[in-house]
Amino acid sequence: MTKASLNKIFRDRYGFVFDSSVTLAAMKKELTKYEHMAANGPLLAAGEYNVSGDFKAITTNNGYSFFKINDKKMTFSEPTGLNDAKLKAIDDFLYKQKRNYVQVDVAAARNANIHFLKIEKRDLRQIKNRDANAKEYDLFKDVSMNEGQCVVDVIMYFMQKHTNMTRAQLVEELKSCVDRDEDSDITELLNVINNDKGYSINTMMRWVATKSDITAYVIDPFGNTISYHVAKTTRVFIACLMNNEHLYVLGDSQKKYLSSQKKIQMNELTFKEGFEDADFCTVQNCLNSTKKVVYVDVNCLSHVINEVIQTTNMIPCPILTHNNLAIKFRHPKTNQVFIASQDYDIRKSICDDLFAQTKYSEFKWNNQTYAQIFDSFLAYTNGKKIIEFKSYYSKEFYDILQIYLFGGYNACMIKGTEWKNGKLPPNMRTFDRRGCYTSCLLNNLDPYPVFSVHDHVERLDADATIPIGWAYISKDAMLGHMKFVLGWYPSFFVKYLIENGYDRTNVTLINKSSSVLPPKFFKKAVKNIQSIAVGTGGAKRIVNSGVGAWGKRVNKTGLTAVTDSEDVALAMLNEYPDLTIDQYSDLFHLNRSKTTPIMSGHVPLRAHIVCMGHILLHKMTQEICDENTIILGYKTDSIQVINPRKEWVLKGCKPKSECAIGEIHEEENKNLYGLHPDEFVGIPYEHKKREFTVVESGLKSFKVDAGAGYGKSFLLLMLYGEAKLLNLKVEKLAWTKNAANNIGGQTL
DNA sequence: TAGGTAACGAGAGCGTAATC
DNA sequence: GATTACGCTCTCGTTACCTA
Repeated sequence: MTKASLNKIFRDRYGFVFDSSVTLAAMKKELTKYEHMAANGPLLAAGEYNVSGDFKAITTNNGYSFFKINDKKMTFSEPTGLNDAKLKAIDDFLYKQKRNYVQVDVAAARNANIHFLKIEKRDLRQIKNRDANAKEYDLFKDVSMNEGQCVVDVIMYFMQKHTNMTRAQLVEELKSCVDRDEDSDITELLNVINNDKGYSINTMMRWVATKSDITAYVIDPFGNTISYHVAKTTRVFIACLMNNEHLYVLGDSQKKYLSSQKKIQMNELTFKEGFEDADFCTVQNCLNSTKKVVYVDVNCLSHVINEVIQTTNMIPCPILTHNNLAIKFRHPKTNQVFIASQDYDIRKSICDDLFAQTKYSEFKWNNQTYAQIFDSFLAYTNGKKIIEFKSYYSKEFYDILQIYLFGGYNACMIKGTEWKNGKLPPNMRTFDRRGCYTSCLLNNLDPYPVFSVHDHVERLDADATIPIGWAYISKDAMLGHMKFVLGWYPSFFVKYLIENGYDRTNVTLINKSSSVLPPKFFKKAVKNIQSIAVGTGGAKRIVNSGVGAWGKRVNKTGLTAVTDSEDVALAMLNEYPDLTIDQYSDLFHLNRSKTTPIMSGHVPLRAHIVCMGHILLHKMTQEICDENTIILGYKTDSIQVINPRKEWVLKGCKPKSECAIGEIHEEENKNLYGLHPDEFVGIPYEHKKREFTVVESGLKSFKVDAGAGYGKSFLLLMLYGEAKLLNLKVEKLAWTKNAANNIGGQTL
């Protein structure tokens, strides 16, 4: 087809011709597009359009369109200029196109909470934690001597202690136990036919059943029983762990627990802190250490574990985790226990100093975290009771804490990115407040609210005084140039907003605290921290971490098992609904983490301090800025400006080292980041509660995360209906019967 | 001109570093 | 310890260029 013939077609059908500079390929492409339009209605111009809900349509300039279905509705809001008829045409077109391009292979619901899983190859997460009450777990012995014959090897390992059975005898007996009709293990059958000696767990268990005095347990990588047989009188106890298409032998210490609990005891074998044969290493040299216990200056041992697997070809099992961090494991060859312990040497020297000065037992070195040292200071100053004086939250208030997070006030007052990424105005000045959290704790005059489960959200009358607790502001508030989006804030902060012009009638709800903690408790403890030497920067680390820890809302604990077998990984996925899999090169890391909400704690302390920080920042703005000042940004406790107030410049600033806690000084380090306050968006309380998020989306699979009652089942039904409407083949599947029943589907 | 490949760029995800 | 922003890296899709 030549240019001339194409131009003829265009002139005849569409009333125009192309310029000679347009290539033949481009003309063909255009023809395809126009033919497509003639057959299917108008095509969108290249670009991306937002439609209602999460539905997204993307057209490319080669005439193809791709779609993501997240919502049933498909009304366009962009681009402008489309009239109803065009919208209707596009709408119809989308429906048609979706039939052509959308493929929903299998919508697999993994459990009752509707959790679409997408397993991707990605590196292990770097994880954090320094809470390390060291625990030890048994090493699983590898007794394999012959390739592919671990069943025989394991049985012989246990039998040799009690009987004179020969290997040849055992193999003969095992061979007779192979189920040739039903056994699905074809490899095993072939092995037997070829007179090889590889046998499956099933065969082993059938063999055990023929004996009157042998008890056998086989456990999975997480230590739970896969298969077991208990003899009437046990003379031989076979216990082994299956992983990597291989069997590992369990030690005697695990057997007793295994027979009573149907699982092995992974967390109970502890040893005392302060173990003499211990070493502290960096992550680079930890594997060279010869000590029995190795503390590693790293928050997560994942990389060490991978190094161990690479060098030894053995996999430690299991690996203890906390907050999804691999914190402890035992070296499979050397038996050394590795414990993640960041800043070990710094914390140790602080504790040693403190114990020498105070003789207070809580300061005795026990691998404490900074946060624990802070708590010890509180106990040292006020008695232990203050640590136990906790808030207990109602479910409602716990939700508020989860939804309305508190962080320092960060904002870039200039829209766009011109002054970000290292490019800064040359005359920008940064003023910072030294030791912000510390000064807040020292200077606070408002009592800290302490909640009980009986404190619920109540309506607040327009003329009532605001009691101590947390209040809800139903419209955004401004403090000078700082914008605070609608949400829940401590009462003292809301009062400050009102004093600075916020409309009191917008404060509509209150969660009143039933008791309070006097400010002096923390003031005294912080003074103590300052007066007792804790090394360079020690006080700051202790106070900041301590305040952070008082904001803790969930506990996360878990286990990680590593396997090189995809079959084992999938089997475990089937077995444990809460399992996530990370693939690291050819290894599968199976993570089981359990998040437990902490319904008691001290969260209001942290939020209180953060809000005090907001007020200090507002006061700092008033102090430093006048009508000539241009505010560039805010950063928790600092402000970036051009042309600060003249008298402030004349007065000058003391260097940071000479400043007292809470004093303002000029900061050398300058940077600028954050959103413009106009871009801060708050979501009303009533709406936020009902929101759910689509975490991963794509044509083939995606994952929906949301709490109970957030509408996951509804979404699934919508999707199902949508797919049916499009004549797609779709099944609702789940791993377990209960889960399948919940969604009206079938088991896999 | 067709087919293949390198280069490029946008976007997303994740890890790191920094704040207190 | 909680939170945030930045930037690196990977992926995917498009474009530019080279060769037969």
